[in-house]
Formats: sequence, structure tokens, C-alpha cells
Amino acid sequence: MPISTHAEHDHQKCVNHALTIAEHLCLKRGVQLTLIRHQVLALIWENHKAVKAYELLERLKPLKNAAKPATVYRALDFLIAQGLIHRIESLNAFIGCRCSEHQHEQLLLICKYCHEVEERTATNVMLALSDELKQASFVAHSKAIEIHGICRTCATPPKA
Amino acid sequence: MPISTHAEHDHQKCVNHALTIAEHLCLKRGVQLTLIRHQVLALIWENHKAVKAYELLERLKPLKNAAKPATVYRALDFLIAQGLIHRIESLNAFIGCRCSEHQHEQLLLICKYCHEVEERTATNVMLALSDELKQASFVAHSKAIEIHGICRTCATPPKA
DNA sequence: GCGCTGATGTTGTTTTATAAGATGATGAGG
DNA sequence: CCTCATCATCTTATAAAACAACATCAGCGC
Ligand SMILES: [Zn+2]
Ligand SMILES: [Zn+2]
Ligand SMILES: [Zn+2]
Ligand SMILES: [Zn+2]
Repeated sequence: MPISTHAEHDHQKCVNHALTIAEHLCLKRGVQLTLIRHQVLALIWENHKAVKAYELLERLKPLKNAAKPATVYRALDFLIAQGLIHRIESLNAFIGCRCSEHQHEQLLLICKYCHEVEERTATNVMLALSDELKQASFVAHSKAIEIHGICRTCATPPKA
Repeated sequence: MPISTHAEHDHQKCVNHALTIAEHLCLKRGVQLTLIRHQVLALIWENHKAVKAYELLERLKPLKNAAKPATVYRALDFLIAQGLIHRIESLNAFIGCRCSEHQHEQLLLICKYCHEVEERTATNVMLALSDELKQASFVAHSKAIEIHGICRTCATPPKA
């Protein structure tokens, strides 16, 4: 079972971008990105892997001594409501959203080896889906499209 | 909030069909559709609504005095492995599969009012998805496509 | 009978998530 | 300054969902 991480990249940029967008968005919307919420968001963005609520709780405790399940779940609820993170239904886990600045529907590709999650807009899939829903006369309110498998990086044998 | 049921139909036919297919399939595969497993499958097929594990447990108890969580979860594991039911990740619930006789990928339309679940093959969506996965160099092992919203029946005001 | 296998029984625990009521901070209106 | 409303948080329990581990049993081939 290969263990791998996605191609090296300047992850600090990912983090800074995500947090900056979040701050701007919350300011614009007049909602409070409080310290706790900011901390939880930052923890989620520590990497590109799906993270569980109780895992976040453990990581939050050093920063926030009194942290309890409700602390984390409330922050998660807020972040989801603001579209800053996505919940991965099939894992009971969470992942930072890479495109929270514009409303979108997404497809999540979840690697069973490295647990990294790739978010894709997949316009063609969404178009086909809209069509299908129309045929079914079904009015969609939310869509969970979660694909489990092996990502590019984990499929590629390490360079010889 | 409208409460509605899907168009009346001879549901006994649905049940008989599902159970007959299940029996044949298990026979063919040399696996045992034991009493408990049969009972759980029948309970799932009582209607077309998503059903939760502990709800099944309650319904199983009158038939099977000693039923415990493990009893139900083991039966569910078996039924899923045989493709006789689907797990709905976003609800922690289960639904009978309408087309277990042939391998398939499906889309689940879940009505937030009546909780009925419609399973669709949606070839076009799956084609677009395959294409997208190819582009992403992602090898899929399993796909969960779950759409929540309002079904045809619940959207249609009762006949005047 | 014996031993293998798959299924079930039994007990307890872990993981995930929420309920409900108290407390605290902030800001608007009087 | 005081009061009230609002939103966020704290705190304590509990609910809901799932699984682990080990004992037992039933069927079957030999
Ligand atoms: Zn990054
Ligand atoms: Zn997103
Ligand atoms: Zn199916
Ligand atoms: Zn409906």
C-alpha cells in the first residue's frame, strides 16, 4: 500500500489564500469569523487531507484548552454554512473548499491511500446531471458526489 | 411541509420481485441468504424510503427476539456486498436496490419530504463522470452520487 | 465423531453528533 | 449609564451510529 503525498507545492500559499478569502468573505457578509472559527479553518487547511471532527478537536485543544465536541461542531457548522469547507458524507470528514469565493457545485475525488481530496468543478458532469434531474422532475437542493479511489500521485510509482 | 407518498402502485410486486431476485442471485453465487438476511431485506423493502440501521433493528426485534446492533449490521454488510441494497452515505441509511441483477452505478435522488429514494442509472452522467475522472487521472473504486431535494410527487400539489 | 467454515450470539466499547441551559461579549436604543 | 437583544461560547449530558472480540452453533465433508 503506497503512501504518498501530492506533488510538492508551496502549501503556505494555499493556506494564506484560503484564510484571506475567508476573512474577506465573512467581512463582506457581515458574519463573524471569530478566533475559534478561524483556528478551526486553519487546522482544516493544515493539509489537503480529509479531517475528522474529533481529530480537529484534538488539534484544537492545545490552542483552546476548553475545547469540547460542541466547540468544533459549531465552528464546522458555521464554516459549512459559509461555504468555506465541505463535508465529506462518505467519510464523516471535512475538507477546505478551494473555491469558496464563487458559488459552485463540486465533485470530490478522495484517495484511499493518501487521503487527499481533490475538488473539481466538472462542468460537463454537472450539466449531464442537471439534465437527468430535469428528466426525473426532481428539484435538487444539494448534491454529494464523492468518488473514492486512487489519485494520480499514488498511482504513479515513485520515480526510478 | 407536504407529506406525500409516491404514486400508488402494487408494492407487493416490488417486494416479491426484489426477494425473488435476491434468492436466485444468492443461489447462483453460492452464498447464503439466511433467514435473518432475508428478513432484513424484506424489512428494507417494506417501502421505498431510506431506512436507518437502528430503525431496522426495532422492526426486526419482533421477528428475532435476540436481535442486537451487530445482527442488523452483519446482515446489512452482507446485503451490500451482494449488491442487494445501497447505503446512502449522506443519511446513514439504506435502500433496496432495484437492479441488483446487473452490476451498475447509480444515482440516488432522495426526497427531503417523503424520504423516498429513486435510483437512476443515468448513463450520460456516468459517461461524463468517467471522462472527468480520466482527465484527473483518478482511478475510481466506488462512487456515491446522492442528490437531496424534492421529488416529483411532493412537488406536485395534490390534484384539485 | 472430528474438524473446518460460515453464521450467529453476546458483551462491551468507540466514534460521531446533538440537546439544553448557563454564561459572556457586543452594540443599539432609551 | 442601563437594558435588552443577539450572537457566540461554555458545560454537562446524552443520543445515534458502528464496530471489536470472543463464544457458540449449524452444516458439511471425511
Ligand atoms: Zn496546498
Ligand atoms: Zn468547494
Ligand atoms: Zn441499485
Ligand atoms: Zn417526495
